[in-house]
Amino acid sequence: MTVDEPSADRRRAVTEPGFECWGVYSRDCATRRTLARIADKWTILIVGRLSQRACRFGELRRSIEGISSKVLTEHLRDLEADGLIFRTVEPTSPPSVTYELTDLGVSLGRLAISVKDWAEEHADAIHRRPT
Amino acid sequence: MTVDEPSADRRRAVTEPGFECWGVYSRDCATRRTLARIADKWTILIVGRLSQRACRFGELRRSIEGISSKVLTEHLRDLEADGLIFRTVEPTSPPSVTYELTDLGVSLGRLAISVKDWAEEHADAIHRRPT
DNA sequence: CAGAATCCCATCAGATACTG
DNA sequence: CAGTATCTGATGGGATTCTG
Repeated sequence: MTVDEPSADRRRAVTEPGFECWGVYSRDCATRRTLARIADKWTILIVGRLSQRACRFGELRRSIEGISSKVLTEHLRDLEADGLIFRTVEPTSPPSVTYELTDLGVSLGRLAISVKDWAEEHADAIHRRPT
Repeated sequence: MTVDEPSADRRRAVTEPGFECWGVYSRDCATRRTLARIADKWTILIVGRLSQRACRFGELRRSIEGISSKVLTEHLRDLEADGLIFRTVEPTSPPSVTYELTDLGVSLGRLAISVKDWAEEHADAIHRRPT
């Protein structure tokens, strides 16, 4: 909210009158990239899990059916770089690594749960032709 | 909510104890597919726009910077097939086509706005290394 | 256990051209 | 205006193998 306040001239970049232009609807705005990052199936699932409780890598992987180590690792790295989660390494043998949401992550977690809930509540209403 | 109620045995498909198994976390559950559909950048942007007001094709395309006719068309077709939007054709010349949210779409629209808002409010907090 | 490293392919999506 | 058609390059993501 105290973000990157849209300056008057950025608002004027303009596409359609009546629609704001700063923000996710602007092609090169940082907010568009942020949107692309969070509007992602795996991100929603991972953050949703972590908003239930902190998890270890293996727990996370097994609890999200169908995700591969590779994809999970990539997303965890991105989420970490974005300050949404943090990693704690227990230097035992074998090593134990725990992932946990940051405050920002908790905030996203609430959203992730909303998305998850919507999908589960409305999946039946969505009939897809069998391709 | 009256969806595809998780039967007792489906709950037991089990991955990690303590986590429910029916739903988006299950690999082949319909809810997972629904999640994948709505956890999509373009879908969020399109439904977000349409939740402001009904739009014509060209309006939509111009108001969502960077989307191509092809991608827009594909997403609109999918959203229509899923019962989230409906298409109205004015048989004028040149033709005028209007897209509008269904009730289900309006429901998704609220979610889309939440996602959009989150991205715009927190984009500054997300520092990405310049790749 | 928690990854890193490869290989490889299917799908997504951008650009371009054409049409009723 | 509202698309369709085609081509192609990027890349997301699965499978497999290996390691500290």
